[in-house]
Amino acid sequence: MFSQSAEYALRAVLLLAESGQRKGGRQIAEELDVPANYLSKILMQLCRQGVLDSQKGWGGGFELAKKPGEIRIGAVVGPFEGSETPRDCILGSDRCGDDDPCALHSYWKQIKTIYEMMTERITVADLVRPTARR
Amino acid sequence: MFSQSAEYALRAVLLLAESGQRKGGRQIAEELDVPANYLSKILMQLCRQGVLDSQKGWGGGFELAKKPGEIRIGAVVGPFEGSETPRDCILGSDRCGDDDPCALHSYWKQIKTIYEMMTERITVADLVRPTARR
DNA sequence: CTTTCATCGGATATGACTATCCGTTGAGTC
DNA sequence: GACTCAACGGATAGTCATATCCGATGAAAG
Repeated sequence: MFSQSAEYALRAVLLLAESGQRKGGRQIAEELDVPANYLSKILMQLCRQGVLDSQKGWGGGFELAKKPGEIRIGAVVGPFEGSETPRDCILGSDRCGDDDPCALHSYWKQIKTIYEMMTERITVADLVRPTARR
Repeated sequence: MFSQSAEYALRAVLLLAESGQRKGGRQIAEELDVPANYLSKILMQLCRQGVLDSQKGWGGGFELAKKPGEIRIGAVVGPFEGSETPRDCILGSDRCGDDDPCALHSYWKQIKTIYEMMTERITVADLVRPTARR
């Protein structure tokens, strides 16, 4: 469901939220065991989206730009989802709609609803483990 | 969620179930408005999976290999999903499990459950419209 | 047997996503 | 100011899903 990039982004943001401090891109990649150079571009993208702040030079790195409770999951994974966001009908046709649903439509609508809950209601703060924070 | 190929496969099978008769690959592609040559390979794959039967030569084409009620949705879309099938954890890590779930885990598990219901419980017969059949 | 039709299936092209490499820039240390 | 560190960002390569083209094969019609 999430693209590889979106998954990396979410895990990186979670790591930063748990540590609560600035971390270098290379260190994040090592802790997550993901490609460093690839993750680098993802982190930069998150900076452009306003999710992260970056600091160059000695002692630099990335940190959350807002409080964890103000960062929705959708803001983290959204830039890496392209058009993978659930469509109206899983068959992508004009066959079914809310007024005249096919048998798959009801199932699909449930999935869409849960997905939207995940991306729009849940924040990074909700995902941080009690053992690490709060 | 479904790949493009899986969507084509499902729509083609639905079309065949509704018509109840053999149809040529080119005709199916035209009625669904999808690439004919691409769909051709999908239909062939469905034959190898035992979902469809094919007949070569004049008057040939594709038809369902079983009754619509005996064809689960998973059997149609499964061969085209690769590893897009929902994994245990949406983050793909060993961080969370049923015993120690993260906040996303519960949402993800719901989506997985509904998805499995769709692919394992629903059959082609359930999707055929009342207007066309039954 | 020749023609026609449609499945079969190899070869190839395209684009997006993923991934790697490396030079540049800016910031702090010495 | 020279050095070092780490974020920037362009260039490139591999992989996979998607898509197209076209010849080979098999079957029915004439």
